[in-house]
Formats: sequence, structure tokens, C-alpha cells
Amino acid sequence: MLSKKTKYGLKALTYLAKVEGRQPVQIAEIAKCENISQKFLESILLTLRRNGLLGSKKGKGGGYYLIKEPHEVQMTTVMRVLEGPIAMVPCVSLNFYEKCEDCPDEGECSVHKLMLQVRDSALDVYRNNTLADLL
Amino acid sequence: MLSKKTKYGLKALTYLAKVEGRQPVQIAEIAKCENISQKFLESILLTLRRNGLLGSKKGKGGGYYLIKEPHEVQMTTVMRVLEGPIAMVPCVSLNFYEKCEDCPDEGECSVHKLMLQVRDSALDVYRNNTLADLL
DNA sequence: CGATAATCTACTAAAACTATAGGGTAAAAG
DNA sequence: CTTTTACCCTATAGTTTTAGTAGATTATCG
Repeated sequence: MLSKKTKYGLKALTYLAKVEGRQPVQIAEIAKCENISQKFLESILLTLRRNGLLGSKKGKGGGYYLIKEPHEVQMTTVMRVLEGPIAMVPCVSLNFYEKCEDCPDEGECSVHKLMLQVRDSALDVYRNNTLADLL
Repeated sequence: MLSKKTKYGLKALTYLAKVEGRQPVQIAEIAKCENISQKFLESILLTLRRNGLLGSKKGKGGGYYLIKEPHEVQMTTVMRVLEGPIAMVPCVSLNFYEKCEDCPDEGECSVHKLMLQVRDSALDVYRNNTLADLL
């Protein structure tokens, strides 16, 4: 299941991608237009900023804005920041690899075999989509 | 993230697929060999039986066994039974469709667009893998 | 029949995660 | 110096996951 965090984050990003000239947009405006709990969105935008996807400006006329152009923002990055590892199992994760405790031999593991394919196919989709493709 | 339920279920299925002549295998044996909590596995095997993937036999010499041949067991079915919907969002689910409350227009939704592709690619993998392919 | 071996059922509970709310701080603008 | 906005920390209700406990039920075998 996709978490609401990711869902809301994606919606916010596309909202900001549509804004002319990368003007800062207030949290409240995004929250209202996209039907998102404002407080929740606040923390989501914060993590997007901390991970280099958004910039922010405080005070009057402030808000959040996209740092890169939409076509430069790959979904692989967005998903990793919001949802975490793309792999469904740590033992097939590229960026968050971890060995399974229970599994004696990865090469023989059926779960490993299947999830490797699932990861690759998902990665394929995310690599072929930028923020611009979702508008 | 793949739930342990699904992970264990898959391991149990492949274990049973390797058994000669579809002989019943006891829960305890599978649990021990695959490092799975026996009681947890018990409930997993039960749902696999209720969904027509396994058969069971009580009493001495009893246990669980595959009903179909491994190459007849599609991963699409297994995943739906164990993990639930393949889609990451209800609004792109084939078997469990549900409209999003917040989203006014699905056709315009960026999340919808992306998750549709992810679902299709995952479906592609699951449809092209049977239990036999994981051995 | 009666003992044994197994699945089946239901209830409970700890732990982790998700989504959200509250309240206060810091910086920028006017 | 006041307003406006992002920033930060904490708490909490709710749900899901991952089991554990206790016993009922059914089949087999001697």
C-alpha cells in the first residue's frame, strides 16, 4: 500500500510543478486545494526540502517551491525519499540492502527471485517518469 | 514492504512444491526448515487452504499439500491471497477498486497516472511467474 | 474403543507503524 | 515591532502486523 505521506507528497510536488516561475506557495494553499491535512503536509514538505527536492522561504510571501525543473525530478528519487526503499524486501534493495536472518542462501530463495523481478520492473517505471510526465 | 505473512507463505509454497508426489507435510516440519514461527505459519497455511491453493489432511500422516502442480499456480493468485491487492492505491486496483475521497478527477491525478504504470509492471511480473519458476 | 497425531478455531497481546493535532520557536518582510 | 510564514518537538488515537495461548476437532492406528 502506498502511504498517504507519499500520496500527499506527490500531489504537492505536482501542484508546485504547475506554478509559474517557481514562486513560493504557502502550505495552507496546497493543503486546501489538494484536500490534505495541513499539519501532516507540513512535515511532508519539510522532508522534501531536507532531501533537496524543495526550497523554502519564510515570512510574508514565503512558502515552498520546486528547486529543479519538473523534467529533472526523477520518480526514483521522489519515491525513495517519501516511501523509502523501492524493493519490497531488504535483501533485494539497491540502496538499503540487508541480509535476511532466516534465509540461509539468497540464491536459492524463491522470495528473493520473485522480488528481484518486481523491484526491477518498478525501478523501470520510476526511472522513466519525471515530475513533468505526471502533469 | 512485503509482509512476513506473504514471505512465509511463499516459502511454504515452494517447500511444498519440492515434495515428491504431493505427500502431506506437517506444519512443524515446514516451520523448522524455513525458520518460521509455527503458530504464525499455521494461520498462513490455513488461509492458503481456504483460498484453494492447498489441501490438508488431519491425523497421523497428515499435513498440507499442494493441490495443483507448481506450473499451474500463478503468482498473481498467490500475491492476492497473501498480500492483498497488487495495486498500491485502491483507485488503480482491478479487483479491489475504490474511488479516492480526496481526488476530484482521477484522469488528472498524478498519483493515479504513476501507480497505474507500477501496477501494470508488477502484474506483468506476477503473470509471468508460476510457483515452478521460483524453484 | 481409546490413544495419539495432527489440523482447526478463537481469543489475546505486544509491538510497530500511520495519520493527525497542538503548541511553541525562528526568521523574513514591511 | 508586528505580522506572516516556515520550522520543530511532542503526544496520541487508530490500525496493522506478528505473533502467543488454550483448547476443540478430526483422522488414524492398535
